[in-house]
Amino acid sequence: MVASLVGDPARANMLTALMNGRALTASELAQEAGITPQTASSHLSKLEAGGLVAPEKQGRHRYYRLTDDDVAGVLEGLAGLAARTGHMRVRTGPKDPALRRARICYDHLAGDLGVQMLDSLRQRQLVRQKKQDIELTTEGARFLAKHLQISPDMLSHPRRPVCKACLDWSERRHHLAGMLGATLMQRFAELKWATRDATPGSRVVNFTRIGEKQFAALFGNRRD
Amino acid sequence: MVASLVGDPARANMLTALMNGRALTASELAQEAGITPQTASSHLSKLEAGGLVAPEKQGRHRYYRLTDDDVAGVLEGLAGLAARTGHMRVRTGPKDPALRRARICYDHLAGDLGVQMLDSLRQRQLVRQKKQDIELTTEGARFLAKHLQISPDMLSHPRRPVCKACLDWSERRHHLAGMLGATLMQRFAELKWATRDATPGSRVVNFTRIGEKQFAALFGNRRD
DNA sequence: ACAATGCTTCGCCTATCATCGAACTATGAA
DNA sequence: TTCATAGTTCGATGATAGGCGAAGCATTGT
Repeated sequence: MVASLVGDPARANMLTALMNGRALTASELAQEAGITPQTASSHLSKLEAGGLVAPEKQGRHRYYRLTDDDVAGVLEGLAGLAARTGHMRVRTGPKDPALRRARICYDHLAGDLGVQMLDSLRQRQLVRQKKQDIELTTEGARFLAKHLQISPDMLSHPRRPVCKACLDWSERRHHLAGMLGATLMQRFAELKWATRDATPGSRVVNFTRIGEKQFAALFGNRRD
Repeated sequence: MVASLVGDPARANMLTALMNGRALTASELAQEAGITPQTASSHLSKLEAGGLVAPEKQGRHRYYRLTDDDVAGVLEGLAGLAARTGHMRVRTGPKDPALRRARICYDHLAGDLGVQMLDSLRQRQLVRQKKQDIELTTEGARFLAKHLQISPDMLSHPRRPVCKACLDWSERRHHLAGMLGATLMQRFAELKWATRDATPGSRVVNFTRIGEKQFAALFGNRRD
């Protein structure tokens, strides 16, 4: 039965991550779902057998996308039903509060603080939504140079976009990825505002007391 | 998550039974799903909490219906996805082959033979589909009188329709219910073609060798 | 060739949840 | 009242399947 495929929290997270239409690799989906690659592999083969996702081999990656719009439509419908009873959000993500608050997503900041940062950038018009993509405004560039010593040439990369929205696993909203996301995270580390957790493999990001304050000053929630 | 609610086979059977738009009681749904009332109760309260079904109290019955067309639509969508991969039919029904072949559904014949009978009646124009309902044709009445000594007045009842399609649990297709369905089953018993299984509470119907032959002669699959 | 990365397969463990028996409540009928 | 039926709640059980560690391909890069 198809519904049971969607019913599993881990698979639901994967499918949610694919709802934007882009294809993601198996490991990316594993990260989104907060599970190990082995488990993800198992889930993905089930989803594939159920016709919900379609794989596309490319080098040593396997990109998965939703098979077609029908699938996306049904998922939307399910989300709609879930939304109106407030019966979504089964709290499947990381139990660890620290992981929910701040963690590494590839090379950029994710979790509560990551989402908060993108919110702030958007709200202050430092970035602008352009269709599917996000781009840095001139004011945004000024802001980065002034407060974080980040120059535009540090953000140029042959293949990677400066900004990219990345669906946040625990928050289910977007945080900032792309070259800028990575550069910001790197700068936070350099400024000793935050460091990745010592335990190997951990994705938790620990903010120092000072770092947290500085971060809040730049990207804090403003209630204007 | 809503999908996990639909994902469970028993609940899926219940929802399938409700897809025709009519409301069914808790025990009817239990029968459709092939589970005990206790289990059904548990499932129904979950479905209700998830906003998929809405209860309606009436006397000492609780009638359940799909909350609205949105729910039905999503279920249709899921069925559609399932259909195209041939990934439905998880075969959850009764393990017992006898139960799959012939059993009592309330007071009429269900299972493989029940579905086969309705198929035959339809194919030979002895009954006619009229919107949601089924009605006996004049030829049908003749047929019943001639071969089974069933007269039209035996089928008239203040509240109960003569014919009714009942979704078959194991076959997932319709078999014949209503006054005619009940009368036929009763006649089969009188003619010693079939008897309900001796074990109390069992829904299995055992056909005698002769009964099976006669039944096949009247309602057998014809390959014309 | 070798190593590194992405992904899969295998096997075991564990938690979840469907299921049922038994007992209880509620409504209706005699 | 007493009985019968419809439905629920509770507790115990058991099977399903999600999860991860370890090891195994497969592809790319050096």
